[in-house]
Amino acid sequence: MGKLSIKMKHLYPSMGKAERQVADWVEANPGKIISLSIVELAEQCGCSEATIVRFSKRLGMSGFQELKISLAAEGGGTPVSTHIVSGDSPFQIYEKVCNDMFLSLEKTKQILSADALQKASDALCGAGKIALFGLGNSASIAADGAHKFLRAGLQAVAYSDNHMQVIAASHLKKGDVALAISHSGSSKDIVEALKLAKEHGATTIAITNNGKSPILKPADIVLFTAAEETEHNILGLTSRLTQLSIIDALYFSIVYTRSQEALESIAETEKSLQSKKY
Amino acid sequence: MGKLSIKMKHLYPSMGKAERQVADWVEANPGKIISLSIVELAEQCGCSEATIVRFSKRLGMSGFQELKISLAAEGGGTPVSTHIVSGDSPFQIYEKVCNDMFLSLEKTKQILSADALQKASDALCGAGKIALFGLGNSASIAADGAHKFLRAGLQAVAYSDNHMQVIAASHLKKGDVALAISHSGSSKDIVEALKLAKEHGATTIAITNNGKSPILKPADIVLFTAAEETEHNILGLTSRLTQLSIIDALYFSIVYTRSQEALESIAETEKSLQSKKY
DNA sequence: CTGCAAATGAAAATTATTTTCAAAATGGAA
DNA sequence: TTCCATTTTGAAAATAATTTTCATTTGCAG
Repeated sequence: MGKLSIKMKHLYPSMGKAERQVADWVEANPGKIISLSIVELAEQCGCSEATIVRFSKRLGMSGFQELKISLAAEGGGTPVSTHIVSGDSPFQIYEKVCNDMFLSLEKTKQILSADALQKASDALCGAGKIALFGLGNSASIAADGAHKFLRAGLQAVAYSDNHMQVIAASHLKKGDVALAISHSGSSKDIVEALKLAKEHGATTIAITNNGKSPILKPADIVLFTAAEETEHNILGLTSRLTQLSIIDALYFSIVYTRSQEALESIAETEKSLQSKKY
Repeated sequence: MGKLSIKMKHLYPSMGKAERQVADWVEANPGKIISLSIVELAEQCGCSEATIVRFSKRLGMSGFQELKISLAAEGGGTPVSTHIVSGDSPFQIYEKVCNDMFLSLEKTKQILSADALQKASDALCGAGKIALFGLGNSASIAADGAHKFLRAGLQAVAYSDNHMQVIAASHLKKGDVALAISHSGSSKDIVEALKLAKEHGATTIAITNNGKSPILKPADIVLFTAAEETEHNILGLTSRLTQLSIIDALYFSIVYTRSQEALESIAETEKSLQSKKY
């Protein structure tokens, strides 16, 4: 409920009959107003256009135009549809799939902790060995992450076999990093592997969508995704997408951090060489 | 980083000089536009009102009015940046990675043929066997597609080995479908496999980013992606993302077309995975 | 250079919004 | 109730904003 709704309620007693009709309609049809002209709205409310203008001015606006803008800015915006219905054309489905992706990324951006991301990046940059764990849908993300980190010059390996995960985890030690990816955060094997990694002294990072899952306990750093939980997200589409977006960001963070380090290292070397010169 | 900024960036190359001036001004003065009339904006941009209207329509709005409302709904609109620079925090990098994804998806939506998508969906729904071909980066997408189509109750197998691809292709027959995924569209082995599949009577589908590539010839149906070609797209991030979005849309098309059967199949699979969780 | 197609701006046409003003409703006092 | 003052309202005029049309310009391939 925006500021305008509150104002409307507050000023309701001071309105006349016609203006109240407007207030009622606006309250009953949130967001709909922004796509109507003053004439259409007047018709909807059963009053004259002049009344609409007066109503707008009562709310502190300069006119109807400004009211519409204000309402739109408050979030009465056009809702993006992600709901696929029987009868949608493949292209319509494509659009909705995209919308789903948009929303998930946007939402993830909202809840992702900048601090956790920074910590994860730091841990990875300074890591000895990096082990990535993922099963099922998340296995490909783990593999993708390993591939990228490797390219960035880190020692990263992905394990998508639960036996291998346990073995790899038990061989980690202080200074190493274990990165587990699990949408639900409750995949038994993954939680087990991360726990083991932590016990052996590795820094543990989890990428998960679930704020209340067993994986949070053994994780030093948690990166939350916010995949849209629509009825048709069973296969974890958006979940994978958001996981991927985080992996990518980490990859670039690593690349840019390390290049920075490399530059400093070069400068350092130069400086220490200065003393050797006249 | 609203959708409109992204769209604006995407459509910028297709604009004329005057329209670009509008785009530039809007980008440079985020949020300011909503308090201006079309006449004032035209003056600011040094163009005619007609150009403003054309600009609005290019962005998919019905006119200037709607553009203002949409911009207001987006909350002013910070300009989109995808250019990662040294010194960006991991979170800033994350935002830029997301923007890159947004842009690629938006662009793909623009160029993807609704007709081709429909045809592809139809072919897959009525297919006997489905063979998916991908190499390198695209291999994982092919595997993903096979996984989904399988879940939807279709007989799909992915081949990421060029020998196996040829063998599989030669075993296809009329009524079967071969789906090749290749960003460049010029991977010899993939083109060969698709050609072979076509020769054996299968319906052939290609997903590619390249409008002038050898893969177009043996393909009955072509689905174009439009991955952003930014300086940091070396690993084919966005290419994979857009391919994935198409696969997803196809998957849902199939699911909804064959709804009853497929939904049951999904439920069955889910049930059998439950035992793997806490 | 020439002709064509795309892009543009001026002005006309349309539409939306605001103001004005007279009529209708409201409400208190005789 | 009836009257008058006040408020509220809608019709229509006035204004402003937006959209469309169309002639002109621009850019470009042949």
